[in-house]
Amino acid sequence: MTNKDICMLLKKVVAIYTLRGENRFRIIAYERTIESLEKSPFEAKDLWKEGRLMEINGIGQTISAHLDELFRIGKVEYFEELFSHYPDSMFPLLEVAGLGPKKAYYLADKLRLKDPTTAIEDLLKAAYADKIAKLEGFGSKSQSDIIDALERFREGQKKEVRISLPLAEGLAQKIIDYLNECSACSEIFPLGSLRRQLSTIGDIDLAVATNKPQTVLDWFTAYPHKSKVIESGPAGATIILSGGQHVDLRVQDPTSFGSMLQYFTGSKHHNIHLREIAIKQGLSLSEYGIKPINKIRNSKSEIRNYNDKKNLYEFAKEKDYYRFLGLEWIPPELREDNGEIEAAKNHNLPLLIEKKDIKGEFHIHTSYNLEPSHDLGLSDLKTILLKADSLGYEYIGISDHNPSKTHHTESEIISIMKARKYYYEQIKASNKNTRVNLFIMLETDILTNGELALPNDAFEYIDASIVSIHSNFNMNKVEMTDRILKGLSHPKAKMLAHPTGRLINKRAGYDLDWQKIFSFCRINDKALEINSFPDRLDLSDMMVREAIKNQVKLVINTDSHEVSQIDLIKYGISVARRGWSTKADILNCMPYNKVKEWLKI
DNA sequence: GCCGTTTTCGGCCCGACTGTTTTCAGTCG
Repeated sequence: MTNKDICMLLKKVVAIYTLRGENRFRIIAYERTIESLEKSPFEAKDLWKEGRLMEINGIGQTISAHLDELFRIGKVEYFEELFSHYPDSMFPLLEVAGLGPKKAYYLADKLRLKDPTTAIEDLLKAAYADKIAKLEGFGSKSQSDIIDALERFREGQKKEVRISLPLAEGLAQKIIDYLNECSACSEIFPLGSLRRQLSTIGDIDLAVATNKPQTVLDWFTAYPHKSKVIESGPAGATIILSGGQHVDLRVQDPTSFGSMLQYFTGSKHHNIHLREIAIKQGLSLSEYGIKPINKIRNSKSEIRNYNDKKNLYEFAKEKDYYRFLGLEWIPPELREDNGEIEAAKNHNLPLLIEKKDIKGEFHIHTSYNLEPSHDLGLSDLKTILLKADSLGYEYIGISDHNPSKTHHTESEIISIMKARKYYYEQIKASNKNTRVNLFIMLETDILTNGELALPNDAFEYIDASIVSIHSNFNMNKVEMTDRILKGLSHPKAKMLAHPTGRLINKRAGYDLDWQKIFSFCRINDKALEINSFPDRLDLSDMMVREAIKNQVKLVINTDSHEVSQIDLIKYGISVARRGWSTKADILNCMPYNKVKEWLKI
């Protein structure tokens, strides 16, 4: 019973409550639990075993009792009773864009959809047979919209198509370039999850400051690479790109653009929390500005941005919007309602790490062929040193994969490692024009039994090692934790690369006993990697925050196999920022001498 | 159903857009 399973179950409860017109705050309570579970780096079942279920944001007495029953006997009687009154076939329909609980139920009921496994196909057949348009509350337009949505769903595009951050940035940039050709756009910003730098992006959100909203919207909806305009009104429009991604654009007057930035950056729960705080101050928040409730201007009326006509304080700058509420400006990466609002109020927001704080990195593969166990890099050391120099780095660590154990004897591996060290030293010595210092390292596999895939005598030829898992991912939590801790115990093993092994949208990654890992790393001076590669971004943002709470050092590496990938470090930095990292938390913000000391060289 | 630096009871965010409606319900962010 994983968090994902629980969320599926709770979503059914939400659908039924919505259908029944249940108290909306009860529904919101379930939605909050779902949101928390989806974001949580920990499995609820693990927390339950430790009696910590109620530590999850949004879980109180009632829901924790339900989950307790679920974990004990595999089902919740109360939920089962609830579900028994509704057709199973309505739930798959909820995944289709435009269908919510009421329509899904109504369609499943009226069209007598019986089998949940074929509900989508059955609904599509009914639509083509013109059966939907005849139903009360539906018409021919909604029928054809449903057909469109179902066809897209069949192509694998659910309500949520999440794409990688770099891909989303690329798509957004193309649209921004296109919008820039329209003279009515005075400012264009990517907002939403893009601005918050989430690891994966659902919709692409853009906002434009303009005095001619309709001109901008007409220009936007005429975007040549769209496949469809979903909606379009005076405040904004939504299109679907040919690849299936949704793009939302909002327009706003420049005098209120700060309010729009705040609103459209989200997250949803950050905004909800902010609005709750505002209500207590007698204020109501929206994308247009801040409105005094009961039309009474408050003592802050000396502020010049008050629009008498609209009874609204308007904000051109986002910073002023937060300040008006008595808060420091909150970096977008923190806006997840995880305590950032309280920190902004108490003036103890973390000073987040920035690109300029990075002084080097340790996980770069070169093209030097040491007949490795895994893939070789494509760029040579000289090229990499020049690149590092251009970035102003003080040092880099080269961490090729260890020589293959299956193709070499121990003594062969030792001579390979010796030759490699000599080769790198020669290259470094012949590159007098770079100031970049070199650490000769290795990415060493942790074998199934926890031993490192390098003979002990070969460690002499490296300064330090990154260790990682590249085989046998299916071990259970206890075994995998032991395996990793054993691997990390070697005195030269200083960093654990891509600690969970996850590949976004491809592989979930293995489970670890994090308390054990954290305390081992803290006590033995080992660092956990934030791998910047967009498919990995591992550790994840939430785990980064946990690691920091546990006083574990982190290191942001790129795992570059080609020189241009060194620039991907920006994505690792984003993860670190989302995990509340300051430069003090990150190993490669330390200057060369300190790093050398830390590596015990 | 949750929650507390105004509360253990009485609150709980704000708005846009669409289709099918004669004033609104459903869905979405």
